[in-house]
Amino acid sequence: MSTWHVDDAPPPTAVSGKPLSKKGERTRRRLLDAAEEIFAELGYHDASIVKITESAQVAQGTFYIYFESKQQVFDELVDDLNRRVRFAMSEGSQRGTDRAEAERLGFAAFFRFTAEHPGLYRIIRQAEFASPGALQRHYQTIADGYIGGLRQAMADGEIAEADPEVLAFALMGIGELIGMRWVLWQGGPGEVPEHVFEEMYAFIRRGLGSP
Amino acid sequence: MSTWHVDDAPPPTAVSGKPLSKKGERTRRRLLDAAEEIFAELGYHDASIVKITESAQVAQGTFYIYFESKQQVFDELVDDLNRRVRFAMSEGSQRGTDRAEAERLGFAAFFRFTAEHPGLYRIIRQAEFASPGALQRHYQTIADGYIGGLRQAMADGEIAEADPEVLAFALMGIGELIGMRWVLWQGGPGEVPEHVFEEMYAFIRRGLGSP
Amino acid sequence: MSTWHVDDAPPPTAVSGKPLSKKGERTRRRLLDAAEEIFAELGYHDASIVKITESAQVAQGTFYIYFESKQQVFDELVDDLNRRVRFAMSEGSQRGTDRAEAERLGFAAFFRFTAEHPGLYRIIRQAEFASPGALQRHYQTIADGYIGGLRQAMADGEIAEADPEVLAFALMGIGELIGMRWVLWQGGPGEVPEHVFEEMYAFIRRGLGSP
Amino acid sequence: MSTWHVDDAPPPTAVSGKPLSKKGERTRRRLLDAAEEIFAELGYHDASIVKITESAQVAQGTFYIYFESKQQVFDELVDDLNRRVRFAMSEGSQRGTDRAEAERLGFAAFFRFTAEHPGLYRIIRQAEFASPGALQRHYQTIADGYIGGLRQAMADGEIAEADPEVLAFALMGIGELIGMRWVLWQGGPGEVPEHVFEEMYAFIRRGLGSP
DNA sequence: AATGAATGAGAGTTCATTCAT
DNA sequence: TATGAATGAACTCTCATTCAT
Repeated sequence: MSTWHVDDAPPPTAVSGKPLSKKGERTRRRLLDAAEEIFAELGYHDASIVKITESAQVAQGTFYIYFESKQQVFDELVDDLNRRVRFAMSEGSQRGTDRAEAERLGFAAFFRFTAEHPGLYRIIRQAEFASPGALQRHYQTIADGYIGGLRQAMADGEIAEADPEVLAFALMGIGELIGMRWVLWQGGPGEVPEHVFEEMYAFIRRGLGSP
Repeated sequence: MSTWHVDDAPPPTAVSGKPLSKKGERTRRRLLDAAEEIFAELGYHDASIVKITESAQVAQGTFYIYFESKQQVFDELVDDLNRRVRFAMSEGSQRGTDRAEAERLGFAAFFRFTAEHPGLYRIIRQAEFASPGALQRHYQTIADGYIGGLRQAMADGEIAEADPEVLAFALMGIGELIGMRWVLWQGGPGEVPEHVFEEMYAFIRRGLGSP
Repeated sequence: MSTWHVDDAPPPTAVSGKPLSKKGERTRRRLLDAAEEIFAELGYHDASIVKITESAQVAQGTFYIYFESKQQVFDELVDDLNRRVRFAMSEGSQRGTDRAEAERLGFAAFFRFTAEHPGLYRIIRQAEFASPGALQRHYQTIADGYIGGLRQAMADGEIAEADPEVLAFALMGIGELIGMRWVLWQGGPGEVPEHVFEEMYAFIRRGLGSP
Repeated sequence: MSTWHVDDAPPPTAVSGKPLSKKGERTRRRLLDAAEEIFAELGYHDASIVKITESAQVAQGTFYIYFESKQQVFDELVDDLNRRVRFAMSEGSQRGTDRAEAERLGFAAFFRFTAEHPGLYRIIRQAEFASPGALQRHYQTIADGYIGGLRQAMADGEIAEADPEVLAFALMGIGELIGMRWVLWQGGPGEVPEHVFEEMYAFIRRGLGSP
């Protein structure tokens, strides 16, 4: 479909602003991973610093060497996840030899990502209350990626003319609920079943007016 | 599209199980309305019993005469809301003279409902963590409504053959994200703009393979 | 010396703003007394809510029904104490039959008060950091009481002409350090020894230029 | 008035007891200066080791090479300050050609010192809780300086007979509150206004019974 | 001599829930 | 039926101090 531009994450530092030693980097990483897991499992509010630090096997105070607050780790995780989703889709769609295949692979990458990281998906969905504005930012940046590709495809006559933003949000919505129904509700990691993907994809192709 | 079957809500009782007096019914209603407002505004966790009872102008203890716990009011609200959404869509689609119009009106009703009760929409989206299982139940009951109608339409040759569950979830996803983008993010109640609705609807019609 | 105007304290309420029941009033009183004792003994920072509530024999949470924060109880105590000091001095000086005697009795009242409530004295002295501005307010209101009396006395030719504010602060300083040396450092409640009071008083009388 | 005896400070060592290298001495000095500044600005409790070491531009651990604890630096600072106040007053009063002038200059020196180091003054006033006993020691050593001079003056018939300790504490109290009112409350360094000094000084002279 | 990552106890505060009245 | 005072566990966050490097 399109090549998303995915900028690099800023290098991690301590709260004090100092750069991190190898050891510090490892500890920060452990905390971030633990936070991801706990947030995904319990949700923002039921996740507690105690649980996160216990899971990371460090003392409570250690958390605050690397993160300003619970809120801030959450925001960082959402940003991170946003980058990873877009990167996955970008990577996926670049493998296609023509636009149709690229589009298909981009979608498949999105589902594979959701399937591999169901927790991240759960994190995003709670962002609305946990971090005002984060959710909107997340969807909008992904939409922007789609919009570029859709505009191209229209210009090239590959799909019918339409408001690309409406299409982009429609596509994301489809992906979101199909992912929720056939990945998350299955419990544990898994894949969207082949036939579900094909049916959904056919629906989208027809909807977009592809020949 | 289809006529959703919407069963009645069970009659309200006190926690003790006793039926309610007129006065008790009124108090319970006030609490439920207050809870809806506070949950929608602040989210499950930041909504507190104090805030709810203050808004309802009763004492804290009164809350526990009518509801078992914070959790339970929330669940009741989600159920309630689910019934109201389905009722609105059912009502809407019954007004149509043919299936195509019914379908269109059902969709419009959904958006009108979202636009008129943006807070409810926010309640649903947080249900995932606040009340495990509630979200799944919510989507599934709505999907079931769609599925019946879609099956009919396929049998009648009005739309292309496809797995109706996949289609149902795709349709809900589209509605959800379009509603979020063009109603919720606009702040305050409002309507999905005419042209957005038309573009989206055209996409869906094509996708479904309607002639 | 002069009659201080001492306004009444506002009636105590819960944090919510609601008036207190008899029981609530009692609990609030117990907490306030406990806070006074703990602050006096340990200082603002080493006093903790746990210690205060333990001393008052209530649960930690109960504290926050009656007080907004640790800071706020402290401020209330300082205000309270300020009122009580001024009231004691006002009462004392009103007993005198002529100005000289009134002045003497006012001073004596101040020392008696300090002697009876050594803890309060310790509370005031730490207010500088615990509650910015509180200390200044405290001294200034007491100074204002002195200033009125001194002005009268100058007009009546009973003491030499001088800047009454300078005199007021000088008098307070004398009272403060004499009180500290001969009451607080003695440990436990007690009285400024007779001869110390007389020597100090003679010094002040000469300083003021009383005949 | 009198010549205070001001003994030298003990030479600084590391916590381990070892004497310091030139570099070590410099680091220790930097920490001590930073501590003085931070304690003065924030008070004992809000001053943290992190802030002190940041201000001194050394690592946190470095602090504990030179000082046993937060408490101990504070004590050292109070001692230090005590020595400096007494030295300033001693220096000042030695410049006078007769006792009256010496006394006057000693006082003036005290105010100048306060005016130039308002922060130190703030440090002393919080010593009561931060370091039990330190405050008493501070006042007593200054009082001792006064007492010697006052005794002399009485013997020489220059001032009226009285308990010199009472007079000493009265004088310190006057200095303290005048300094607080006209230096500290003005914010930033400054001087006691000329006329305030004169009025206060006249009060003291009369009080002491100087001819 | 100096570093700075790590600790862990303890701080103030919130809030769902209970219960005597 | 309604009250609201009381509870206490759990929360996020701070900071003096230690110690391996």
